[in-house]
Amino acid sequence: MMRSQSSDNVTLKDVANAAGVSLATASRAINGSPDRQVRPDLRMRVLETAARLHYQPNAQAQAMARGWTDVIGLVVHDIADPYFSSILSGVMQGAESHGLLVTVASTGRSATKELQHVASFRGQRARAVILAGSRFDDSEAIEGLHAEIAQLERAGGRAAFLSQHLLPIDTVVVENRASAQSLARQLVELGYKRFAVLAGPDRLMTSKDRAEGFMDGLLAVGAGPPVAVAKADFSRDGGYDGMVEILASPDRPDLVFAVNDVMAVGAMAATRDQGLTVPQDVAVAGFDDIVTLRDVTPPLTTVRLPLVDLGRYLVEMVLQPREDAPRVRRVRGEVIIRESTPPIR
Amino acid sequence: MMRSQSSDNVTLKDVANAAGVSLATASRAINGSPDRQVRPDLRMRVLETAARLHYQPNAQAQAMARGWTDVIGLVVHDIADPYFSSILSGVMQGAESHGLLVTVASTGRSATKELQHVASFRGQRARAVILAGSRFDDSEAIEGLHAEIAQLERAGGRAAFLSQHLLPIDTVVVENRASAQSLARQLVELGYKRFAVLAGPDRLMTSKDRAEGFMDGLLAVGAGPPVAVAKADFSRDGGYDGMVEILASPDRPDLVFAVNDVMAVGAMAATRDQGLTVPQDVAVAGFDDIVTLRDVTPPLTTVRLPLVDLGRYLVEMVLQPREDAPRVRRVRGEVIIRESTPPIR
DNA sequence: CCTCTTCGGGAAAGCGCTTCCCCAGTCTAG
DNA sequence: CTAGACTGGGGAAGCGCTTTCCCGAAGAGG
Repeated sequence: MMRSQSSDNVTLKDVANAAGVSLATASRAINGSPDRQVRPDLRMRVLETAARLHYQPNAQAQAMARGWTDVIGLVVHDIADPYFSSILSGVMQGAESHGLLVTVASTGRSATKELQHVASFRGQRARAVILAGSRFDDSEAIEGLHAEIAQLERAGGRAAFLSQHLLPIDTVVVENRASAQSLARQLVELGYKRFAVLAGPDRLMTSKDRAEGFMDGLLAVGAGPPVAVAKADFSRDGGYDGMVEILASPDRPDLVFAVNDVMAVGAMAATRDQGLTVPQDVAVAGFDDIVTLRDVTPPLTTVRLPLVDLGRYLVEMVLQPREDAPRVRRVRGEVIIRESTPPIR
Repeated sequence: MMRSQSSDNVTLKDVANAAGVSLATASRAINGSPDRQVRPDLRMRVLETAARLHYQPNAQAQAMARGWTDVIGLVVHDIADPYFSSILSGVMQGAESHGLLVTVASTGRSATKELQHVASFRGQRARAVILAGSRFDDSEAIEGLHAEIAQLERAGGRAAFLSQHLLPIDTVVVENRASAQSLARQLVELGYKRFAVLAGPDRLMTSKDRAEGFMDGLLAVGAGPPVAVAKADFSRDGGYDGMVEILASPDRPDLVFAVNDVMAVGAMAATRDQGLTVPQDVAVAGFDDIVTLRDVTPPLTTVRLPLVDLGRYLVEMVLQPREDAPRVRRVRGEVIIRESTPPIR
């Protein structure tokens, strides 16, 4: 009818004709159908012809005929953030081992965009969609997401979440709260007394959980509440700005906990720029244990999350056949004390 | 015929029926066809029905009918490397502004896999494919890639390269050689005399160009050739190992140039672990100016590449209509001297 | 008042596959 | 030797869209 493209692309029909077999046989020879054998000599002839013509099946057409595609959709907040690129890396490893492709979409931390991307992946008939960005503390957004995912599953798709288990969907739960609590406990043991928390925006549950978990941890071991809590952007520059704010306050903490490593690095830079030293003047701790950041000086105390593995778990999970109850896999971070928080005295 | 999936998904036909119009009209109402107007009241009715039913067009079916998709394929060597995730970030920005999706594939620095991924994107009928990984110094691989891309273009697809301009294809050329040369020159001016080069594997042209450019630069200003050249993996750990090797040699350089920042950071770590200090005992310089690495201490002298912008340029380029001659856009890095290479004396 | 356009709705033809269904040819068994 | 059971090839339906083509209705022109 239309075909505006200048495409003289080779199709399965061309292969079949050139090999002197029917379309059906060519298809079966190339993909090995379950119900029917193709005589070896015919199969060979088809395969050779296909290779000779550089035949590449049209994935869209296959998807239409089969009803599903070979792509996994991944939704992240910001792919330039090493947290997400590590997860992507794991997702790609998992996908690769199943012969799948991964399509990435980023939300810029907007719940609306997240929803749009999920809808778009539904349109793409993605085999599965993985939502790796932290949930938002916004019940309306969650409701919308729930509805969208219901549609997706009705259409035969699958979904999995990372971080918070808020909907009846397969989830890899990162125990941000408990992990931050352990960190707080260990830091108190090291002798720290006056804490500040450098948090991200409240609507991001990951930030909230880490900050609150940390404070809970302080209380649990009888340490006082933080002397300061700054809220800033969930980025290096946010960490920088928040730290400037914290250092400007009259009573300076002896340790600042930033809710992620990227912010912690910003905080350390701010400290240096104010003429102070980490950890002599203020100690700093982060969260995530981002690989690229392991060589900052002083080495950062943090909570290690197996980010690449998380990506792989998510793929495995979302590729399993559905079960009655949603699966939940809990991952606890491992506290890693380094030189940015030496024992006091 | 089959439809094994339990899909009771809503299709355009459902929308048309529910709205009491024909399939054709529903299609035109939703996508606004070029040749025919739809009466406003009908359009409204269709649009409302579609929204009410949560209709999401099947992208595969649209792709089949239209002959092209809304996805851009991006091929990188290793997405966990911040070099590539920055580029991906730019590509995603560019794609987003055109309403496109991006699918990522990674090669693990294998030419064979690169070729497979391009073929796979051809099968996906990707609107365009961007090859962001450095070319390999392997004429056979290049030949294969050329053939594959010819097929891709015959099928109506488009392709663009980053880094080296080796094939008659739109390319964003990174002037690795010239930039490394400038770096060498400036370093000599700072007073350095005894250089070592920490290179990646030879078969990666990016590594080769940077290393050779640097050496050319040394010669051009009358400095002697490097006292050592180590070849190592193109990663943080590669940088570490290569540095250990360099430091073990009897005559120690006063400056080590690592062909990328990630290796440079590994090199600095190795230096520290040997009980030496940067820059007092050895100065270190890198290449790329990776954002996440800007806060290492001492701050790294490097060559800044606008990585995110490169991603955007590539998208713009590959979305332009074809021209007779392939477009080439050259990008020169900017030398940034920081404290890892202070002036000597 | 009739013919010539223009407008816009609907039927139907594909797009490139997979798989169902029919069928001829072979085997096996009675 | 013939009926029943298998094999495996090929025709054709159908996946969900877009767009061409046909057509009746409404408006313009004489």
